[in-house]
Order: sequence, then structure tokens, then C-alpha cells
Amino acid sequence: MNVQLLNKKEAIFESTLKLINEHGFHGTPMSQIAAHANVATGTIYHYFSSKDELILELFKYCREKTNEHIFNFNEDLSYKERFFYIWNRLVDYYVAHKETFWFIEQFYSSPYYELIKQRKTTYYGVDKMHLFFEEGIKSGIIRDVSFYTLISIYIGSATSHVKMVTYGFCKMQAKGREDLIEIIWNGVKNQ
Amino acid sequence: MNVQLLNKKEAIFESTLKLINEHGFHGTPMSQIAAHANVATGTIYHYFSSKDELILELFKYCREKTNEHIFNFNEDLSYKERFFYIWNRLVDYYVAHKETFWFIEQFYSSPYYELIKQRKTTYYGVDKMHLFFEEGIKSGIIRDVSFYTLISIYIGSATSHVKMVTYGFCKMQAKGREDLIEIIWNGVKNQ
DNA sequence: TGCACCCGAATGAACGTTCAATTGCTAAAT
DNA sequence: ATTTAGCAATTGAACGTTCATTCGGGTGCA
Repeated sequence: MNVQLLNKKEAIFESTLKLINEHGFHGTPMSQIAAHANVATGTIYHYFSSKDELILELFKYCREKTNEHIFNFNEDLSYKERFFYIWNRLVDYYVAHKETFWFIEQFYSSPYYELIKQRKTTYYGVDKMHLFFEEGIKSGIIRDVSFYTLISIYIGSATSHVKMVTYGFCKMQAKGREDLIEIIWNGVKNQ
Repeated sequence: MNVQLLNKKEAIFESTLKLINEHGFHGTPMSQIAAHANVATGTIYHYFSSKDELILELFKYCREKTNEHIFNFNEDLSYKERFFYIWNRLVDYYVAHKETFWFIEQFYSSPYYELIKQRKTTYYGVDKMHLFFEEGIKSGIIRDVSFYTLISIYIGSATSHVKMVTYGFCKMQAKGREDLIEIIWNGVKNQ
């Protein structure tokens, strides 16, 4: 795959991302995506077999890009520091890439996600989080509760926070964010 | 089909809810909604001026029904007891009404929500939560942080938990839920 | 010459909405 | 008690549009 090819494919991705945010999955015609990406309608079908396939691929693309950003911490940070770091990186990334955030949210709560779920692929991000929480539990730093309980509070509050911020409800972004991760830490840590 | 026993408008609501969960907003034709509700296509347009209007009305209907369920606590419960009660009622309601939950989630993360947001109606549920958190802060029981911070952690984790449960990821439902609200309480309470 | 890439008009199916016609219901008038 | 008028409720075929996908024909490069 040469460079030109990557550019076209990414242009299609980025255009899809932008337009789906504005008009929803089915409010976004292929012709519009093509026009926005400066390619012909038919060209999209050279890269993706269908609109659904395009959306599925875009979802994976977004998830990978997000994961790349949040797990690149310095190995000699303390556990608590990494706990704060990963969470803040996630919030940062989503706030800086609102379209990615909303696309992922839209995807997860739509019937599309059923298709991915059935494909039964454990993916990078979940594995990383699993290991991270396991480390904290084994070393006695955080409470011994189930992975999904920890994920619910750690990721759930992060996405909720980003929703508030991007909706424009939440003004004091920095303060609110610091309070939030501190509350989570207080709740999750041992003692 | 028992929906035909309800009045026509509610039958249309319930059918829309079910079908949109299965096929998404635009994967659900009006003709299919009508068929499932045992009415003619044209009948829907007697009650709703358009498909968008139907979806907006359905959203309000779902939100009201949810709020009715979560705020009906006994007034002489302690603050902590109410803090646990409301959260559990919300999770209970969503788990028992998965279609309502997923519809609301889908709606919030879609462009539809922009339409509601602009109408600038403060609504019952938010006001209730606002007063509840304010009470906790004023009496010094919970930490003095912004409303949106509290909402992010309280509601965000609840919806995340429900997602895990309805996706089938989370097996130990009761235990996980108890851990979760306890963690939130630990994080949010003073001292 | 062959292959990958690209184009965009044409196709045909699907869908939201309309509408003219019909029925059911209520209450006023006889 | 019966008729009548009028409006609300209901129907589903028909309409016009939109859109995903196809396809026949390009271009440029190995």
C-alpha cells in the first residue's frame, strides 16, 4: 500500500467521521462523504466493500488511535501517578478529538456494536487496562473488585465528563476534572 | 401482541423503541413501526408530524418514565441511604427496561440531542439531582465539588455498569453493583 | 500489456410523507 | 329514540425523492 493510497483512505475516514457527527450514520450519504473527501463515490468502494464495512473499519481506526495515545506513559511513574495519567490522557484525547469521541459513543450505543462484539476479538485497549488494574489489586494499592466494576467507574466517569464538557454544560473544565479523578482515586484505593 | 391493548400512541412508542433498538434510527422504516404497532402507516402521522418528531417525543416519554421511577423514595431515609437508593433504582430501572436505556443512550450520542438541547428546557430529573447534591454539600456530608462532577461520577458509572451488564460482560451483577456504589460513596463523602 | 486506482452517471430499491376515501364516535336536533 | 351533522381516527396505495451500490470506461505506472 503506497502513500497516496493511505491518504485517500484516511481522507475518507476523516470525512466520514466529520459528517457522521453532524448528521448521524444514515443522514450521511456516501456521495457526501466522497465529495467531502475529494474522491468519486465509486472510489470509496475500492477501499470498502460497503457503507457498513466503512463504518466498522472507522470504528477500529478510532479505537486504535485512542489507545495509542493513552498508554504511552513513562514506566517509572508510581502506580497512583499512572492511574491519574492514563485517565487524564483519555480525557485530553477525547476533548481534543471530539469527533472521534462522539463517533465511538454513537457506535457503541447503536446496533453496529453487536457486529463487532460477535467477532470476539479481544483488543489491545481492554487487555492493557486489565493488566493495569490487576497490578494495582495484586500490590494491594487498589481495592479488590471486579475488572468491570473498575472500568465502569474509571472509563464511565471519563466519558461522562467529556460529554458534559463538549455539550458546553461544564465550564470549569480543569477544576472539575481534577476533582473527578481524585474522587475516583479516593473511592478505589485501599484504606 | 400485547401492545395493541394499549392506546395507539403508546403502541407506536413501544414499537418504535423496540425496532430502533434492533435496527437503529434510520434502519427502522415508518412502515415497519406501523406494522409492529398494528396501525396503518398514515395513522402515525395523525399523532406525530414526522419521524423526527416521533423520536423526539419518544425520548421525552422515556426520560419521564425513568425519572418517575427513581425519585420516589421514603422521605425519612438518611442522606447516605438515599444516595444508594436513587442510584440503585436507576440501575434497576435500566436493567429492567433495556430498550429504554439503549434508546436514551443512542439518542444522547446522536445529532438528535442537539435539537432537544437548543429547546433549553430544564427538566424534572436534572433539577431533582441538583437539589439532592446541593443538600449533601450544604450539610457537609459530601464533598463540595461541582454539580457536573458529581453527575459524571454518579450517573456515568451507573450507565457504564448497565452497559456492561446488558452486553453480557459482567456476570456478578449484584456484587459488582454493590462495590460500585460503595466506591462512589467513598470517593464522594467528606473525610 | 496488465494491474491498481479512480471516476461519476445510471440503476433500482427503499423510504418518508401525502391524500382521498372510509369508518367510528359524539352530541345536538328532531 | 332516532336521525343527522361533523369531526376525529384510520386506512394503505401512490408519489417523489434519496441513496447505496454498480458498472463501463478511463488514467498512469510497472
